[in-house]
Amino acid sequence: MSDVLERARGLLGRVLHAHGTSIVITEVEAYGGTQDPASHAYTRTPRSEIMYGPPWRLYVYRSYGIHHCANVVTGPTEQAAAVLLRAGRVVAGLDVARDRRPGVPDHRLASGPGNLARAAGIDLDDLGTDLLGDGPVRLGDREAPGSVSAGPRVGVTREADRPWRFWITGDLTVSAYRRSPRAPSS
DNA sequence: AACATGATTCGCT
DNA sequence: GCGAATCATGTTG
Repeated sequence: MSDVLERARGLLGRVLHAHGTSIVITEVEAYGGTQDPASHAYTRTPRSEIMYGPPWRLYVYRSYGIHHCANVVTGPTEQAAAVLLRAGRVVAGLDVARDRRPGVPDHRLASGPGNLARAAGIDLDDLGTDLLGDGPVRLGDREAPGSVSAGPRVGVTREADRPWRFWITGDLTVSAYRRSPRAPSS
């Protein structure tokens, strides 16, 4: 189970190539699947089915009816662990990303999970994509980040205190922490 | 078939 | 800092 934490940290600094953009991942959150009450995969449903399969595939879900969020399934198979991509820095395809998010300053283009998916052009059509293949969404090289910080996950009500959110210390693109109003007071 | 609930964002105070 | 928007998904009757 702690495997997903290593995978989460290992995704920081890695490049995501998606639909004409390249984004360096700067902030992630780990979800422990069947072992984690906060995970969508805690209960197996049609929506979460993809996470029970092989790792390195893309799990995309709709949030609040409007936004899309992108996750990397980390496995092992049947454990359904995944890592939510929360923020990144657009390093290529800036013009494309700007078109997708008009009026937003560059360092905010992919700040926040819904915004990252938007800037990357990721939606439900990309569900299940093999991120190690050479499709329209794939993972590329990694440049090890200098310093990594950890803290509680944003917006979750259950297990709200697990420090399973990781980000590159001091990076401008990292989104703000906000505890769920429904989470029990820490 | 109806109800409750978000792994969020944006705008206003 | 706070609250509304908005609808697919999961849960309950």
